[in-house]
Amino acid sequence: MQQQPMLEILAHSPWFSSLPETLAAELVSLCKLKTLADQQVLHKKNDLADGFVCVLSGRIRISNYTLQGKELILTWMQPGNWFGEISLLDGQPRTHDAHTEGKTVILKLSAGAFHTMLRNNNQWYAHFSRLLCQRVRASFSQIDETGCLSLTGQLCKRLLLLQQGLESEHCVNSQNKLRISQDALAQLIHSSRQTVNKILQDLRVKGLIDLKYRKIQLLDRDKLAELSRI
Amino acid sequence: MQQQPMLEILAHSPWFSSLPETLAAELVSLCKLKTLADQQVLHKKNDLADGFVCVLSGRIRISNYTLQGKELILTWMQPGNWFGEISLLDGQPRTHDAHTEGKTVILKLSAGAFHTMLRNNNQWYAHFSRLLCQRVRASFSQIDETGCLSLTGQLCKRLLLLQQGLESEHCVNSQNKLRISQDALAQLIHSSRQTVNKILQDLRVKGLIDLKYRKIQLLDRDKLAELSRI
DNA sequence: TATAAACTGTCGTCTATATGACATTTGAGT
DNA sequence: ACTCAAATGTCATATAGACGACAGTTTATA
Repeated sequence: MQQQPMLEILAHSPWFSSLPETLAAELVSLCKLKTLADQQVLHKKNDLADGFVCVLSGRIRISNYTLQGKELILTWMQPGNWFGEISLLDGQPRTHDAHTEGKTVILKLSAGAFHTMLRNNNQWYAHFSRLLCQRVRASFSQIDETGCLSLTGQLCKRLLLLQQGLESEHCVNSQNKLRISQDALAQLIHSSRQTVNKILQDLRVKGLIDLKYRKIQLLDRDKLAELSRI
Repeated sequence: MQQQPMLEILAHSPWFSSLPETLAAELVSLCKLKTLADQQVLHKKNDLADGFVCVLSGRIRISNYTLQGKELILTWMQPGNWFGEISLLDGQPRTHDAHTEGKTVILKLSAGAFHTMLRNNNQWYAHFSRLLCQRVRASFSQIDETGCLSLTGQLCKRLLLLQQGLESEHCVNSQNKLRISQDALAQLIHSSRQTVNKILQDLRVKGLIDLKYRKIQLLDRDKLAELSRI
C-alpha cells in the first residue's frame, strides 16, 4: 500500500488523529502490513491476544456464536478503525471472533511490540484508556438502544453508525452506499431477515432510504436519527 | 466507619485486591468518607466527572431515563465496587445517573486528586485500564445476553451476578438473600413487572429460588447458571 | 450465455411478552 | 395496633416479531 492513501485513512480515525505525533509515528512504524483474503479468521473468541490492528481496506466482522450456532454480530471494523486492545491490556482472552469480509488490508502491531512500547512509555496508557472509554460508551449506548427502542429504531441507529464509519473511507468505493445484506443487518440487531426486510421497505416508502441488491443508501439522516432517539 | 471493616470490604473487590500496595494505600488515603441518605443523587447523566467512588455500605443505582421517562437500570454498585473512572479518564460527561438506595457510605477520590495521582504515577494507568476492560467485557456479555437469551435466561443471569456482588458484603445483612423488588428487576432486564413475577413464580415452583416480600434467595445456582448459558 | 448461489420480497401462523385491571399481602411510620 | 403506601399475584387482551415457506431477482462463475 502506498504511503499517502494510508495516512489519509489513518487520519480519519478520531482516536488516531488525537494521538501525539510521536506516539502516532511509533505506532505506525512498528506495525506490519498484512493482506488477507475474504472470510479469513484473524482470531477466535477465547484466543490469547496476538496484536493490535487497524483496518486499511476491506472490513472485519466482530461476532460471537450462540450454543445453537447462531452468529451474533457486534459490529464491523471499517477502514481507519483500530481494535484488539482489550485483550492486550488485561491479558484475558479475546471477547469475539474476527473474520474478514472481502480482501482486507490491515496494519498489525504484535503483542510483544505493543507491550514493549507501553512499558517504555507509561504516559501512552492515557491514549489507550481513551480508546477503551470509547468502547464502553459505545456498548452502553447499545445496551440502552436494545432496552428501549423498537427494532425500527435500532435498525435506523445502526444504519447511521455504519454510514458514519464508512465515511472515513472517502466515499471512494460505493458512492456512499452501504454494502450489506439484510441478513447481516438482522444478525446485527438480533432480529430476523424477514423483519429487517419489512422495516427497510417501510423506510423506503417513507423516502428515508433507497434500496438496491445488497446496497442501502441513506437519504434522510435527520429523520433516521429522529426514529432512533432514546 | 472503623478501619477494619472498611479494609475487609475493600479486600473483596477483585480489582482493588489486585492493586500494588502503594497504589492501594495512596488511593484510600486520598479518599474522603461520605455518608448519603436514601435516594440521594451522586451525579446525573451528562454531568462533568467529579470523582472516583467506592461503595462501602448501602447501594448505588446506575441508570438512564428514556424520553418517555422510563428508567433503565444498568446495574447496582454494591459494597466493594469502585466506579466513576470513565468520565475521569476521557474527560467526557457521565454516562448514567447514580442514586443511592438506602443510607449509603462511600469513599470518594476527587477529580483533582485522581488526576494528580495519575500525573505523578503514569504506571498506575495500567490498573485503571484493567478496570475499564472489566467494564467493556461486562457490557459485551450483557449485549450477548439480551441478544440471544429469553427473559428467563436474562433474569437468571442477573440474579446470579447480583448475588455475586452481594457476597463481597460478608452475608451480614440479609442472610444471603437479595433485597430487591420485582419492579426493579423488570427495569434491569427491560421487561415488565408482571412478566418478572411469572418467571420468578416458575423458578420458585422448580425449587431454584425462594421468594419473600422484596427478597429472593437463590437455592440452586447450578441450574440457574444452566438456564443462562449462551 | 447458462447455471447456480446468494439475496430479496411477501405470505400466514404462532408465541412471547407488554399492558391494564384489580384483589391481596406486606412492612414502615405514626 | 392502625393506616397507608408499596409490592405482589394473577387475570384477560393486544401485538410485535420469530419462523417456515416459496417465488422472484441479482450477481458470480463456469
